[in-house]
Amino acid sequence: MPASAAQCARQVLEAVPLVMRAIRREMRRQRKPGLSVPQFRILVMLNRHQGASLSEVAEHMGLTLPSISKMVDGLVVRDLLTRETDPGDRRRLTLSLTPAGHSSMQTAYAATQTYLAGRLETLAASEREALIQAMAALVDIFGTPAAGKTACGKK
Amino acid sequence: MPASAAQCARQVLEAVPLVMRAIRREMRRQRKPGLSVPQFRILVMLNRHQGASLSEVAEHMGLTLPSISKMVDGLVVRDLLTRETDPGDRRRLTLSLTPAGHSSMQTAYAATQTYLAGRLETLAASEREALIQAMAALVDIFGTPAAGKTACGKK
DNA sequence: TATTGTTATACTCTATAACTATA
DNA sequence: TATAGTTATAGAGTATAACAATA
Repeated sequence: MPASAAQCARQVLEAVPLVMRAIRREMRRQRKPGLSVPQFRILVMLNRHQGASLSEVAEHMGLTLPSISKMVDGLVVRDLLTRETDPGDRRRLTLSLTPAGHSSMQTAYAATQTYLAGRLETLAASEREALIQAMAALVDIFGTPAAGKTACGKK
Repeated sequence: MPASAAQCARQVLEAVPLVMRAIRREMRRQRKPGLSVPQFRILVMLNRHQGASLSEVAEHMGLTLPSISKMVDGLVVRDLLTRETDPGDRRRLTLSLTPAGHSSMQTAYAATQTYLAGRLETLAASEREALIQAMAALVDIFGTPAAGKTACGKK
């Protein structure tokens, strides 16, 4: 029994904030003010679900409506996405990437990914394998906010 | 050649923000206002380096002096740490955990670690192995802000 | 009445610029 | 002059509470 869930948790708790900080700094560092991580995530989400509503974005990101509303404001002002009323249900919004938004997202993604790849280059093949497997497992577990949200119960 | 650094980077970029969000929410969720992740990290750092100066904390966390100064303000007000002038060099501060600070840190750590362990419990043994190995590698790479900071060059 | 979003307000994190105090 | 910290200011991310509009 080599690794308990508790040990895994301790390791995750040590490593993840370090990596996150590096990602944040790298994204912010890019010219053209650059995107914050949450902004970037909104763009990525909209790229996968064109025309999503504000509620859907909030749900997907695990944030409140006012938070998303304000962030969307900023992205609309920067012409990275459009915010239109859904004709079928006038309460709902339809959010879509603009071409500029799509390109910003791609650029930010590529730059950050390149930066990370550079930092990860020293890893041995076996470590890369382990990393891929571990990240996939983490996405499985933490990628579904609706699942075991602890505080919100099972609805 | 199973996993390129680029693939690793993509996986990290997908997984890490998800996990980070979960950690943040869990820490914030704890009663007694609870600690933010940066506050928690300051307490952990001081636990390992009792009596560190503000500059040392800033260096260790990769943040600026004003940022740390303000966060320390809040922690001092909450009686989680003490801020004293170093008698040997009156410009320097000596930061130390109070008993309350130590206990807050322990509590936050235990609760978050328990939460994560619960989420990670479904992992197979091999996945846990991979996770441990991967996290250790990430700490190696991203745990030394002085190293390859990209923007700041080499010293 | 219930749902979707926005506005108002507040707090934390973070940075840069300008300052004070000590060395 | 150089170093350690603080203050002033600003902007992003986040939340809760109160509101408006639509269904």
